[in-house]
Amino acid sequence: MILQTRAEIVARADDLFYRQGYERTSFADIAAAVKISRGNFYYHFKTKDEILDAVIEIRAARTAAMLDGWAAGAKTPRARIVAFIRMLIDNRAKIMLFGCPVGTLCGELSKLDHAAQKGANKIMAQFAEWLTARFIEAGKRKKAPDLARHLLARAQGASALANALHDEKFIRREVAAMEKWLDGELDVKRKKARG
Amino acid sequence: MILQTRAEIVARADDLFYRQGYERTSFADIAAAVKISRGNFYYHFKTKDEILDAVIEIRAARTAAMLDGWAAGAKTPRARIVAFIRMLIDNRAKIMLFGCPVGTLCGELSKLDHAAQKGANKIMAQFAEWLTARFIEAGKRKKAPDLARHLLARAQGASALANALHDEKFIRREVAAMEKWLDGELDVKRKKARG
DNA sequence: GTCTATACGGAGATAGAC
DNA sequence: GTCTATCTCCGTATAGAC
Repeated sequence: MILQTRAEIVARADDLFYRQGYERTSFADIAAAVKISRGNFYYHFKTKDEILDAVIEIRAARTAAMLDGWAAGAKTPRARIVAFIRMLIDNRAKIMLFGCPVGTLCGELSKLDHAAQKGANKIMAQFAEWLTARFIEAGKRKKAPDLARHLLARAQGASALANALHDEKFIRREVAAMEKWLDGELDVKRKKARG
Repeated sequence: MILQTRAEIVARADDLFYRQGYERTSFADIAAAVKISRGNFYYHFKTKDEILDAVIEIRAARTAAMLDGWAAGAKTPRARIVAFIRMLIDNRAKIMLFGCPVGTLCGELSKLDHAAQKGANKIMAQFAEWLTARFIEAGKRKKAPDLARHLLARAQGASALANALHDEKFIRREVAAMEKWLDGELDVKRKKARG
């Protein structure tokens, strides 16, 4: 079936682009992962750039779904933002090996000066906009965009450094520091921890 | 002269690796920049990896010199750390186009699973160790390594996001926030600004 | 839809003239 | 030391059989 194979190609390419980078990943790599011939490839995608576009599209959709899930699954603005922060802990193993999927793709496409750069940066913006909405919910209307981008940068920095230093405890410390910062910004009185 | 050509190759490769990434930069690119033939190349370096090693070596030396300069040029621990933070402003144009030279190289080599990864990560560690020493100078012996890595992560995050969002004002806000954080950690009483 | 075979360019790398 | 010529491999991409 065409849709299954196409979806399989995108899924495998998505994974390989994350682990190896876009430039490094060849058609042969993807074909081997999907277990189809290189030739068959071109029935589904005319160029490598088209695969990248499809990967970015699916990543954007997955990101939107994840953000919706966090918004629906937590009851307070603070808890929703904490869900974002804790993503670093949930994904710590992969982050230490390959960095943040969003950040590293943006970085690579920036160097390649690739046409898909815009699409990748848009995923980064999805997070910024979602966080902005959460800070507005929390009553920080005026500072919301700045708070959102600040927190996003902290998460990016923690990912980058955890990847370079291979230090899991560092991720945990940064997550704790982000939550402490969050409580300060949201005027939350806390003694120990708070969900 | 051999040393001049070799040094020229390393300098051009250094620049191209920063702008385009290591993988993307070909011998032809470097040869064109140096204005020598591709063949001549192999008199100076046997493989592309050797050039990368040389580039990392020169970057490490340049970093050490820069850090020494900051340590010598500023009189207080705080002023030295501020010199580190302000590097983001000094290099903001390039950072917005190509990201942080250290962070992006570490990220790329991590994905390539390249042998030179260690060397690149060592440059990141140079910053961490230098900052640690400065926080110890400032009397924060116990927390120094954590404070150093936290600040380094903030700088990495600011670079990554400035690159993705192409927002110069964001860099300035992050730098101001880092300096405010620094004063809080060093127990500095401040009204406005302080060198 | 999927395959094999193949074209074609560009990559890293080598040989040998000057 | 620097050059030109060339090798080989691997990348993307195409043609056409099944």
